[in-house]
Order: sequence, then structure tokens, then C-alpha cells
Amino acid sequence: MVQYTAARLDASFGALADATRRGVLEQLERADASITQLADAFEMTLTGMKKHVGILEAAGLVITEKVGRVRTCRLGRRGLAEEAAWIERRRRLWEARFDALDEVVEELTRKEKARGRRKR
Amino acid sequence: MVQYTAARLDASFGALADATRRGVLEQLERADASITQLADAFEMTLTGMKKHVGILEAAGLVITEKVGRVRTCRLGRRGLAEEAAWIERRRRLWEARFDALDEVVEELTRKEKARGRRKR
DNA sequence: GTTATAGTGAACCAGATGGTTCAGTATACG
DNA sequence: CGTATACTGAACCATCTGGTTCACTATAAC
Repeated sequence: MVQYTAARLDASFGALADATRRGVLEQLERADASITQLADAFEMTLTGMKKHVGILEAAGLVITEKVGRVRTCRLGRRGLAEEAAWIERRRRLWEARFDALDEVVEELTRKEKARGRRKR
Repeated sequence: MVQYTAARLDASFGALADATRRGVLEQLERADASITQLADAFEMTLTGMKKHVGILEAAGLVITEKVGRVRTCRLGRRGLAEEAAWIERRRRLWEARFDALDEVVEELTRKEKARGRRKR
């Protein structure tokens, strides 16, 4: 699952659109953790935290493994490559667009000044 | 508004978690557009599209200006800098974490092989 | 074998989301 | 002036979200 780009971006941006889930990811950067540990860290019920982990897992950002009665969560190896690529693409194109706009503004300003010199 | 990081990331990742809204951004990369044009392009009611634009605007990704009866939408200058930074940070830290893990695995593999040589 | 721990699943809740329709208002056009 | 266009706002709808509680299962620990 989480394979076609549009659905994948829906899932992962959706997963990132929540401060608790972003916090969980940052937590897992430091160390793998059980559901209980995460629930404690974010002052939430086990059930609530399990839902968050489920969303992160469905988005492919986290993987979990249950050993005995403990489910350990760790960062998914897939990471955020696709998301980063999408955003970077936007940034590059937007900047190009803004630069073009800036030129127009500059041009107008130059003409305005020239007109000012002539008229005033 | 859209100023403090956590709330800003909530808003912008939330805005990006929808294919229509991502599509609108890509559309605006090519040219500014009115609500009507966007609604047509995405086969949606005016009202529906206005809501999407509202969400993008609240996230600071789009700015709009109404002249006469037409509201023109364009890309917001703020762009996706903060979002890109957050994601890139994650990527760098995750890679470091995976590299560390890889070393452990490699170490174990090496030991395993050495043991194999001795015993077999 | 009893008890404590870790997680799971179902059901519920209030509020958000993604859409619609319908009834306006404001502006442009002839 | 009268009509068409472009948007706006309110209300409604089904579904999803983020959270809870409660009842249950599976595993550890004594």
C-alpha cells in the first residue's frame, strides 16, 4: 500500500498535519519506542496513541513490530523523499515565477521614474 | 495569522493533504486564476472551490485579490520554506539513524562470519 | 495460577472536512 | 434600466478526525 503518488501524498501530508504525530516522529529520531512510552510522552491514552501510530504506519512513515506484548515503533526506511521532492519542485517553480514578476515590477518602476523625470 | 510554527505546519501540511488543493497550487504555478477558472478546471462548484482557496489562503500558500466581481488567486510569496526545512531536517536525522543501524547490522554480520569460520 | 502489564477493538462523541444547493449581493454589459 | 456574471454566505449532508471509555486478549512476573 501507499504506492501511487497522489494517494501517498494525501496520506503522508495528512499524517504530518498534526502536531502530535510530528512529535512522535521527532521522538523516534532519538530512539525506538513502544506505544505505552509514546502515550506517556504525549499524555494520551494508549488507544489514542495507537491510532496516531496507525496513521503514521499507513503513510509508511513508521513501521512497528510486536514482540511479546510490546509493540515497538521505529522510523520507516522509506522516509520523506517523495514529499521533499514535491515541495522542492514547488519551491523552484514558485521562485522562477516570482523572479519573473519582480522583473515586471522593476520594469514598471523604471518607466515610472522616467516619466516622472520628463513630466516634473 | 499563520505565524507560530506548529500552527503553521498544521495549516500548511493540512492544506497539502488534498489532491485538489495540490492541483490548484500547480495550476497557479502556470498562471494566476479566478475562482471560476479554478472551479471549471477541477469540475467543482464555485462555492466548493472557494472553500479550497480559503484553506490555501489561510495557510499562507495563496493570496487573493478581488477586483470588480473577479477574485484573482496567485501564489503566496511566503511559499513553502518552513515546510521544506522541517522535512529536510527529518530526512537528515533519519539518514543518520539508519546509517548507525546499518553499522550495527554490518558488525553483527562480520562477527557471524568470523564465528562461522572458526566453528565449521 | 493469580495478578499486573501492553496492547487491541468496538462504540461513542464533538467538531472538522469536502462537498452540495439555494438564495443572495455586487458588478459589468447592452 | 434590465440581464448576465462572479462571487459570497448559510445551511445541510455524509464521512473523517482526534479523542475518549470499556471490555477483552495475550503475555510476563511472582
